[in-house]
Amino acid sequence: MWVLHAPQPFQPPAASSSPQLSCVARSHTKPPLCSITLNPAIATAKDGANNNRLIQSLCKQGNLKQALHLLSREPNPTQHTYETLILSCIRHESLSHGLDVHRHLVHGGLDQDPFLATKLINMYSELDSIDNARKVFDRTRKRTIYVWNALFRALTLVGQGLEVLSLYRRMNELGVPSDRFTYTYVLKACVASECLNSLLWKGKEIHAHILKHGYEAHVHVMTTLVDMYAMLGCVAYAASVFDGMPTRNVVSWSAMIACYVRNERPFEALELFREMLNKTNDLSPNSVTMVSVLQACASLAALEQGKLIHGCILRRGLDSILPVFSTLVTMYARCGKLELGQRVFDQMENRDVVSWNSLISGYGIHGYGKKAIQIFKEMIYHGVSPSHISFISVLGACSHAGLVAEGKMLFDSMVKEHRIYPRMEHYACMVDLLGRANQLDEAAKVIEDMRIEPGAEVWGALLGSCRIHCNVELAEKASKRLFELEPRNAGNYVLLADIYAEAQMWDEVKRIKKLLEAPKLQKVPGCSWIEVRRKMYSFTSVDEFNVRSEQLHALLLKLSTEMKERGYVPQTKIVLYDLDEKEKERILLGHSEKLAVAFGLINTKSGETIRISKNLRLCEDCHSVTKFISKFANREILVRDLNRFHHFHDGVCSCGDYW
DNA sequence: CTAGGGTTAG
Repeated sequence: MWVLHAPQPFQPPAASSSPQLSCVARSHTKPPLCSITLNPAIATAKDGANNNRLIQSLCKQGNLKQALHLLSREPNPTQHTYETLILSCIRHESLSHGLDVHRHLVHGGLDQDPFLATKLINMYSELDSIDNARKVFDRTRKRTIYVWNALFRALTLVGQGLEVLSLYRRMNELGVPSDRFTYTYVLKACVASECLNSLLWKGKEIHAHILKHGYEAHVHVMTTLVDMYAMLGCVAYAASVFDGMPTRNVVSWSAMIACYVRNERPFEALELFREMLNKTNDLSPNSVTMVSVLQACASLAALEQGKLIHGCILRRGLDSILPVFSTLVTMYARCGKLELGQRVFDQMENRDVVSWNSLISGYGIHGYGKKAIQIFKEMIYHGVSPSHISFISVLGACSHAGLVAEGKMLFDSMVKEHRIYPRMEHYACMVDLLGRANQLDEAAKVIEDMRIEPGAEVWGALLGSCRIHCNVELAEKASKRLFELEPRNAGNYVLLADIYAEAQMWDEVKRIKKLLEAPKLQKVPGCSWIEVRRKMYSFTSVDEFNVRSEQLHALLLKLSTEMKERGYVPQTKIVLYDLDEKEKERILLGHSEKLAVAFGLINTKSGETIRISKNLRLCEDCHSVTKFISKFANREILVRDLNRFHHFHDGVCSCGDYW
């Protein structure tokens, strides 16, 4: 066995502004500490036991300052006294007093007590002072599992997963056995790390340790394992761990449901929820479960399902919980029922910034930019400070509505008025806003002037705008960077090919299509959903119609002929295959969205609104066809694409052909 | 003395 680097003697700093321990002030305001003049009777008390009791009771009363004063006169503070003091510092969020207590501990020689070292690490972790937590750990000679775990927890919380894993390795080499808590922390560390990928192998290794040490039936550990795989995108692994659990509780079920939602498999999320209700009698879903289930409904635009869940939430009395409320607002907005979202919002007794953000983004995706800005201002008026997500929401709303000047002003106000520094997403919003409005040079300038290294999001936004306005030159520049940053994202290649096709540069189209054949590319197939009588039906685009889609094809063909007589021109230029016009038209008719619309026309009553959601941006041909259909079939058609809602009515779309 | 799932955006 080898020894860790020798603990250095701890030197208590002399002045209160400590050079040894880094004292970083917390951003939020601390509760005021009482400063009552010390009662001389207490100050001179000689009885140690009495003093200890007094210090503890002063802490309980929240009089930390006086407690510390008394501590300096007490030669023999007990472990319990120190514990009380440390907890009190956490409660008051007072790092400077925490440092004082620490200094006293060192002075009295009690800092080597592993129990108190654990408490100190927790304290520094709570007070956002990870460096001090680490120093305590380094100087503690007798490291119980509690001491290790406390540091693991602290490091995981600040995202230093790699450090946790390297310490975990050392711990194993030293022969210190892990316990159930250790496993939960190190599993979390595989997710909470500076490096985003490649920790899966480490997680699997820990998984093996867990099985080897007989924790395969431990609910907490196994649930954490499910969650780790979920966070790393390994749905199959998560499911197999979940399936193998001998006992499960609400948390395990919720973790697995959340796993499906997070990894864009909402159907499976809803299915598992149903299974949970049917298979388990003794446990019932709670607010956390409901949030995930609502998210699944939202992502599918499954309005009827969502309403059922809403009823379920009301019956179970989970409706006063803020996150549930916010998710309900989002669910209704994303299912195309903005007015119901607004109604839920109006009923909320208290609202936090997340509730406001839900509503703002709701108006945004429906194209009501001005309204979104108005709600943003209302939020501030109500004393709620915007978060960085508020800005993503409101800037996105400006973008959908083409409110360039307003968006610029809001962007400027971020730093000036709210001290929120733009992140990648904000820059992407601005590039999108300007680019969509055909101010491509300005959009490119935003990228040039960025204070951080431009990532895929901003280049992607620029390329998307080049697609709309057919700017080959800028598109080539953007895609060059984009291909370096995300070489496996097929969507980017398709965008560029679209642009070349629009510009009739067929050789270039061919060249890009060659690149698209690379097997490693991640292609997202176009997919649309429609809910009919509480059942979801999904459609993927087809190049050839088969027996099942025959009826839909016939209807679409008939509609197409009628529409052509009234001025519809198929946008065959977006078909990237080298085929004749007739063939291209056939391919256009096979787009998943048209299939879903046709299915909706056949399977819903004549006055009923057709609601469709799809996973990609709506193509121009589908957009134009849906406009026609809304007029000639006299139907309201609501389509949610990747970015926003299109509300088709009487031949017009709410996006104003700006999307 | 410590532990597991969820809220808003794109």
